[in-house]
This record gives sequence, structure tokens and C-alpha cells, in this order.
Amino acid sequence: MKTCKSSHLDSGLESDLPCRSVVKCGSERMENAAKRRLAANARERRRMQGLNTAFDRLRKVVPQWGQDKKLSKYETLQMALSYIMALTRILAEAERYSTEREWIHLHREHFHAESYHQYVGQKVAPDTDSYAQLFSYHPEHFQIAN
DNA sequence: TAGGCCATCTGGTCCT
DNA sequence: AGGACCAGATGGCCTA
Repeated sequence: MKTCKSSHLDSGLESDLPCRSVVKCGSERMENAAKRRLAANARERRRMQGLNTAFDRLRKVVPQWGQDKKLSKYETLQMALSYIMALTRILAEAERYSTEREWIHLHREHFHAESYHQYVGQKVAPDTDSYAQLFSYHPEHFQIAN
């Protein structure tokens, strides 16, 4: 990379250039470089903050297994992956067993009786055990998918 | 105190 | 040229 100093010395035209002295030109360049660096740092900070906001939003829609500690970024991604796959599976099942009666009957066969009653009677969110049956990711013992 | 997680800085690369 | 994205380095904080 050519420096300001060397280009000025190479040209030999000092009086017509905006930087009258080599020292001033060098310091201005360094000042500009520092400014650009600071601006880039700020942009990078904003970018990472945006990324973290997205992770927070993802954490809110992904099951947490009643954990008081929030999921790490890696765990959040793994959980989201499993969650999406589970929901996809449920949708596929629902399509296959087209009527609601058949679909509920299917789940009575697959879930504990108490989960079934919760689902049918109260329409409340299933407990975490039922979730655990639905999809494979569990924070304590997940494996890297490959 | 070691290990995990995270934020930030930084230089490189790619894209517009 | 400047911005976005990425990966490596570094240091701080927290927990077992």
C-alpha cells in the first residue's frame, strides 16, 4: 500500500497538493483512518446488537424447558431447529389424518392420558414432558447434528 | 481457578 | 469507496 508520504515524495510536487507538509498529511491520514475505524466499530456493534435482538426474539418463541437460565446462542439455534422439525412433523400428521377426530385419536395413542385430557378438555399448553416427547432437543444432552 | 459464554475490536473479503 | 459480513483475538463476567 502506498503511503501519503511516499506518493508526495515520488511526485515532487509539494506546493500544489492539499497537504502542505508531509507530517500534516500523515497525521490527517491517520486521523481519517482512525475515524473510519471507529465508524466501522460502531457499525459492527450495531450489527451484533441487531443479531442479539433476533436471538432474543427467537428465544421467546422457542421452548425453554422451564429453565431459569436463558439458552445460549448455540442452544437457541439447536432448539429452534428441533422445534421447527417437530412442528413440521405435526403438520404432516395433521394432513395425513385429515379429520380432527382422527388426529386427536392419534395423539391419545401417542401421549400420556393426562396430556391427552389437557389437550382435549382445556386447550392449555402441554407440559414439558409432552414437549419432550414431541421433539428431540434437550439442553442438557443435545448432540451436534451433522 | 478453569471453562463457557459473551461483547468488542480488528483486518480481510465480498458486494453494491 | 464504503458498507456488510465474517472470523480470529482478547478481555470480562459468571459458575461449578
